[in-house]
Amino acid sequence: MSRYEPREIEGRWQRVWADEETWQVANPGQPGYDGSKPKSYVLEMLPYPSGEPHVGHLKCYSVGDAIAHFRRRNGYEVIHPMGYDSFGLPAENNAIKTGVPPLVATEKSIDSFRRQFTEWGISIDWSRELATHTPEYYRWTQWIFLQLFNEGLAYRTQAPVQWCPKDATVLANEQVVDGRCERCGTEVVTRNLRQWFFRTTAYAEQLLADFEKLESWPEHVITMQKNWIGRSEGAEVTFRCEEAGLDFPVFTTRPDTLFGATFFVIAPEHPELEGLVAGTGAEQQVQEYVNSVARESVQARGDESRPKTGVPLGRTVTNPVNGEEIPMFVADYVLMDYGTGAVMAVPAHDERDFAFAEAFELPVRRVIAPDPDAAGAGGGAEPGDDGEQLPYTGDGPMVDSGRFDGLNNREAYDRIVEWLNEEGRGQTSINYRLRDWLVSRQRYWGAPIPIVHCPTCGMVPVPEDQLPVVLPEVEDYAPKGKSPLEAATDWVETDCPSCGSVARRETDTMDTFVDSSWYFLRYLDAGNDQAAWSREAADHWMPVDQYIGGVEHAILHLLYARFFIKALADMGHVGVVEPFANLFTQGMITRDGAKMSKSKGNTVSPADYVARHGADAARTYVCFMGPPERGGDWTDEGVEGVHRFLSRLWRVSSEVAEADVSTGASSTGLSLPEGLAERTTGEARELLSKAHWAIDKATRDFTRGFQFNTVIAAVMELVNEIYRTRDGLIEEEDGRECLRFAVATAASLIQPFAPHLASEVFEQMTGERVWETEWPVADPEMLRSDTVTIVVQVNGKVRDRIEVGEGADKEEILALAREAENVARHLEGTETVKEIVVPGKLVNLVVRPA
RNA sequence: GCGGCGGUGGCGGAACUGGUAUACGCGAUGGAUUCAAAAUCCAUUGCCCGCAAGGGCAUGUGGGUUCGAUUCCCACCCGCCGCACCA
Repeated sequence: MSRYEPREIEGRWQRVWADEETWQVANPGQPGYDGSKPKSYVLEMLPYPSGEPHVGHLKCYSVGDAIAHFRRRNGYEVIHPMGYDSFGLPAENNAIKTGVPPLVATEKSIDSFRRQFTEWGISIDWSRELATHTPEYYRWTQWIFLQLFNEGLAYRTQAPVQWCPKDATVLANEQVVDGRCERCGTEVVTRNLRQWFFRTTAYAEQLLADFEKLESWPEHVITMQKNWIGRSEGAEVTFRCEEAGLDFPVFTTRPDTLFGATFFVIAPEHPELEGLVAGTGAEQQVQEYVNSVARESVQARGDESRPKTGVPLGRTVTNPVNGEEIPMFVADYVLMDYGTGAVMAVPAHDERDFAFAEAFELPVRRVIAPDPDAAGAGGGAEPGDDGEQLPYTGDGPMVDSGRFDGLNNREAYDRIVEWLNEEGRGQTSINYRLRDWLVSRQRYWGAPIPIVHCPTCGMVPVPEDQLPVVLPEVEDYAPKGKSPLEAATDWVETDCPSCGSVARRETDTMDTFVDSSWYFLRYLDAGNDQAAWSREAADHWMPVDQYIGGVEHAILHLLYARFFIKALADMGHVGVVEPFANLFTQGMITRDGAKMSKSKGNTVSPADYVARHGADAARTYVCFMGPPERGGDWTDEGVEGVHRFLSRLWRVSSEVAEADVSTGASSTGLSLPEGLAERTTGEARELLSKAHWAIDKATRDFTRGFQFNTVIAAVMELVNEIYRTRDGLIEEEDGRECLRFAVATAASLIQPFAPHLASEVFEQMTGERVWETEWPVADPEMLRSDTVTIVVQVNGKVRDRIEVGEGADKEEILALAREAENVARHLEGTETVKEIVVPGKLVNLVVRPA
């Protein structure tokens, strides 16, 4: 008998699937469209093609493919496409280092990714393949930009932005992690520049509200997004500076503490700052402070543990609730890009204001007394040590607050807001941490922003029929603080689409997250050269029924894609408001407990393992390591173990096939000859039972949160049972039929993970194509067994086991239990207090000494 | 500091609604096969006592509820991830 040769088997089936375009599906109205089945859109996150795929990709696509296969075999018309997120900085940085143009390196990587995905046997509809760097794709990225521009959702403005000195480009807030550039780790600085933004804040409320509409997303991803959007309810209150004649609105979540405001702070970037200090004598000191803050890294400024700094402005504002004049300061703990860039400071009830007041020796006025109901616990204060309890952020009765004294602060909150409203000095207000999405980049390898700057007409969108604005070729990709596209003079100089006079193209390119915010729509109508997609195609396939990817995209990508779909829905281009109905986030694979990285030299190349043990083993292994949503540590022994299991299945299949040939028996599909199931006994019956048990277990665990590790374990158990019974069964015909059924069942159940081997074995056993068969259904008759084992406990400790007939009643079970040898011993000299019988499971006799 | 997730054999992990803790895999040990090895097959494998029958102890720690707790409740310890001057 020959050996299990995965490479041979895998190549053969991959050719069949490619030649027959097995995984291709048609849109409504196209030839081959099957309207009788419900649709299912299974999608893994778009890979960024760089070098070769790594194990993270292997896991993601193995998990996604298993789901796709399972859905197909459960009667769904599954769309399962693939593409590449092929614009982006790494290819460009590589070009600067090596001189290889981004286009060349990118297309080489794409070829490698495509080849490996094929070698892994992922069931992809290749007719829908896309790459975001191609003009055929980014034409429509630009088209969407223009739709947003026309709606006022894309705009250009001067703003303080986060600048990465190394990459020489601006970054979105989301791309700054701990004050450092997410990509290169360089400390980020702030600069004031004209940049393009998408108005994500316009959808803040809907982005929050529509979590309701999702079917199943991991709770922690929703929490992370909620925190990111950061909705807070409060009030906007206006403080007036009479001397300067300026009004300063502030946002506060604690209007109940208004009477406790003892000073007022504005951000160093506040636009009114200069005018405010003019003529106070503090100008120079303020200017120096503002400059020193500007030099600080974003990282340092965000450190809440460092001492509070600031400068008094020599001005006061009037507290609208009590007419008090309170001093103004500039301090960097107030941020310009949250709220209004100014705060009323209530040191008695806010930790930051308290710290500042201590540093500057400012008065602290308590306006909420400790909660009398919470005496002793936390906020409660002993009489006399009031002062030590500050700052106090809990609830309690109002004090020192005029006519609100005595009210509970929660109630005072509403009353004060009401009063502000009547007086026209404030109103309720909702604030978000979420800011607009900065999309322009001063880099080369991205989609050009389709705008022309005309001296007479201003910003003019490129007409849709002139799209795409093709990315020109340049010699030098190195960033110089402005886009490398500036060098393409022939391209930059153009005619104004509106008046025809000489104009300049916008030279910034788009953030690559723009490309990946809509690709799932392009798949639905990938060949369309008249539109980005047809509304019919989108209506048919959307939303994505199952989205799969890493948690690292929990905020950025998912939030942007959600924003896009909402904007597109409002413009009538799609009919859904959420792109991904169900989200599954896979855990990270480590090696020796550490994150894989080239610098550590602990990377695992999937290609090596595919060459050595086959794609089926590699795929099955990543699904077997543990629950897929959790991480796992890659071990060579683990892959070998799975390879061994697949070999065992293959070997026993060959044995059964050969035994059949020698007796001239024929295949009968995944079913048994008439009456065979009923007449089998002994090992044959046990084997059939095990097969049905495996079907039942695999089906349940598959549907219960994709617990692939236990699905695979169930098939392993079935294969072990086949080996246990095979010697006794293979010699006679009924036994062989049972073996054939069990082997074919194992192949059928392992197919979502090891599709090549499964196809080979299933064909050997039944002559049929496993991917064309329905997912098996367990026969409840075969799950039952005539006798059950019942555990007998005495005082909660297992003392023996008994075999009883399936229908045995309580009395019968108890009688047998008491007779069991070891139980009887423990019952000696006792009297029974209580008898607990759980049918089919256990008996517990509660006794005490007589 | 706030929020989330997790702690089970030598290791990765199982245990559905409270009912046989340790499925499955790895590793280890022994045996069969072989001239030999690899591969394969079979058996054993939580810890402790015992020749055995059997007994005791074990799911991070300490309590509680229950006939019975890995599972439910309370308090604590440890690890990982996210957020963090957001007014």
